[in-house]
Amino acid sequence: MSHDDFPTDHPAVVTCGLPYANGDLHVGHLRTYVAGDALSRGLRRIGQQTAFVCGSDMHGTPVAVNAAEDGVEPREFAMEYHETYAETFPQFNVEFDNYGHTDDETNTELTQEFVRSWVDEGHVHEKEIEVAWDTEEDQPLPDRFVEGTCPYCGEQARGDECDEGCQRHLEPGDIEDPVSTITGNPAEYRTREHKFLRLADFQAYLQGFLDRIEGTDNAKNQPREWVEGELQDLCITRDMDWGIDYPGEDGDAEDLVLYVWVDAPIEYVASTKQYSERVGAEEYDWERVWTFDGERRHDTEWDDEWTTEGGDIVHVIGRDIIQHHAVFWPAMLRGAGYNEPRSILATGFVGIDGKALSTSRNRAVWAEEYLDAGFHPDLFRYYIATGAGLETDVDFSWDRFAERVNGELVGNVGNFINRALLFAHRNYDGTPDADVSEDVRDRIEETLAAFEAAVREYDVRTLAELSTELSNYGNEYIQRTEPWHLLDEDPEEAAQVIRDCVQLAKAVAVVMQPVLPGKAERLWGQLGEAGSVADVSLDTALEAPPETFDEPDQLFEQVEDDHIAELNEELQDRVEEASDDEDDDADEADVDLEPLETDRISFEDFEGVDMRVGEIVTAESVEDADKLLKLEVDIGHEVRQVVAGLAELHDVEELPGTRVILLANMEQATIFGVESNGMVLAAGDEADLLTTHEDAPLGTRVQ
RNA sequence: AGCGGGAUGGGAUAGCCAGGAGAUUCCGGCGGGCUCAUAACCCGCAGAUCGGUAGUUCAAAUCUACCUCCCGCUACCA
Repeated sequence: MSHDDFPTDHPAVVTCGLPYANGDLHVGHLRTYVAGDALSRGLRRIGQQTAFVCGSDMHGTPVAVNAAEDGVEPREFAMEYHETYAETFPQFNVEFDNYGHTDDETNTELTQEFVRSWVDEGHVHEKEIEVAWDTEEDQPLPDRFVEGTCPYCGEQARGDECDEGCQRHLEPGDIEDPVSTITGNPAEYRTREHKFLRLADFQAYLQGFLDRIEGTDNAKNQPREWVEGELQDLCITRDMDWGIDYPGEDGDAEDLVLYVWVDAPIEYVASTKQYSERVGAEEYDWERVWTFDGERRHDTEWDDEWTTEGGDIVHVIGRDIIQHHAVFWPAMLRGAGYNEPRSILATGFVGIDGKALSTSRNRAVWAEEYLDAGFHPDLFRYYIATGAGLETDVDFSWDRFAERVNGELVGNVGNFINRALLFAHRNYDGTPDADVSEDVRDRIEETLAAFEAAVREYDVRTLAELSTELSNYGNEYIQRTEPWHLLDEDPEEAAQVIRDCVQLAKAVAVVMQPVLPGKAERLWGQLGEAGSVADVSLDTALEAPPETFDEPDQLFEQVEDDHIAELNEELQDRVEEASDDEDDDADEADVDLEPLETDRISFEDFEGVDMRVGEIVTAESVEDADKLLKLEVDIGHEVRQVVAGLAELHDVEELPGTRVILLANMEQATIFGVESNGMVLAAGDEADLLTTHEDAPLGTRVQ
């Protein structure tokens, strides 16, 4: 079963992953929000009724922990970031129809409705689990309040995930040797009753869901593995105050709040609902999107079948939260009788100099920083949208930013608009009286078709490039026809050419609008058009522009080299600092190092170890063994035959002549049928061979 | 180790899902043109065995298998 092409006869909603309220926004976040914003504008442009919603993610232990450190209430702490986000997004022309937060009333009510629904349908059960407890503070330690050892891989783990080792999601009670992050004391486990959502109930459903989901490959492929394996119960409650209360009755679980990943995605629904309530259900009805025309469906046959009675839900997220959106979230929706997502678009990460952003090391380009530099938001939008495909990881670079802005927006688009409109204004006071030529009309229609196709394929990159391509065509057209000559030679032809160019300019305004909304609006004004370009349909690109308009001013301004050099230098300094930090860390604690042996040995014991300087004379591989080499090592007195596990790491041809250290009185052994009389010393898994740096004669004892 | 993503002229990228002349756009190099325009614009040239090996096919950048190398997941986090 496949989805209808956009525009569909149901409303759509585009959501962006909720920003978590404990840090500033950077270019990595913005990539996701720009993509979501451009897509929602594109959908609207092709006639799809669309809401674009988001909100701040307020709950969870990191906020509680950070608030406690700052000595403020979690709500106050989170609200501050929430307000910053709400102000920052519009500055990048990211305009949500509704921007709420997870701690508001709508979300609280809706979340509790979801949970009650799961309980009613029998998807929730209670289990006693061991919960880490801080004895000094006499309080439970949920998620990030506890650190310890991962039970699966033995690496350091914190809270609900094994972040240093195997990346597994950890359930409460899994962590071994727990330590409280509040007091630093060892924590003890106590038995508590918690609520669990039985994800296994949805296994068949989720497999079907993954077959029909649209979106980026990473979002479609990565969850498959999780859903094909056994789905563990998801613990949906936590022992803490900050969060939405578990909707228990008669004292049931009354001191529990819901896990942050329960109420966070429900904010997508809540935010849509708020929008719907604000504009009225006539204008936009949230229930036609998230439910089945107002109905919650719990029928079980639904597992294999599927229905298009709901609206089209499009999630734009970062690729770190694919699991939550492609596995937990659809199960949550299904359990509550709600509609499912149509598509999940997971954006790649933004890095700097080939490395991931590091907010704590300040190796990042911040939203604030970009705005302070004084660039128009649309320039960033264009750069980040065209730099690479949606799911590819990219590097942010001021140089490339300048290249694209100057080369494509200024030189190509801006210059075409300017020369076309200036020529038109000077010679005709506006749009010349002539019909658009067939070629130009065809070219515009082609672009409009490509626009529709790009939106349907969620291809923001192509969407962004359409305006450049059309301007490029315009520049060639002007050059080819040379209207400045035609003015005298063939005035009628000149009017025709300029008429075409003005039409092209108008078409550029219409197609550039999703990615460059601010600039499109301004161009719209330059064309003498009334109203907003955001409100017109695609076909408007083919309608005649106003007869008169004023002299245009420059749509895009050149980014100055000096300015870029400055920004580069600033960024480079920070990158270097961040790298230094990392090197320090590596020196201090290389996680791969084996612990030092604490048992000391006596000097006599050491004297019993006879190590000699030797030189490899011959090396050949041992039959049937992948890793083993048979070596002959000259240690002065004699030539020893030794078997060593070097085959995978060293080239057999290059070993002869290499000076090594041989443990000469190693007990004799026969390995793969070959006698071994010693041991070649090497460091680590890479078998870094020990050698001498001066010319100690062969057979010299190492002491 | 595991998982995901990637490797395409000098640099950055598109094309791959739905195989059909080796290829898109931007920057850079070389040569020319134009002068309406933001030292912009237009035309032409040079430059790549599409990471490697094998396979499927009439046909492979594209599909399959294996391999090599890079990046992320290691603190917050899109």
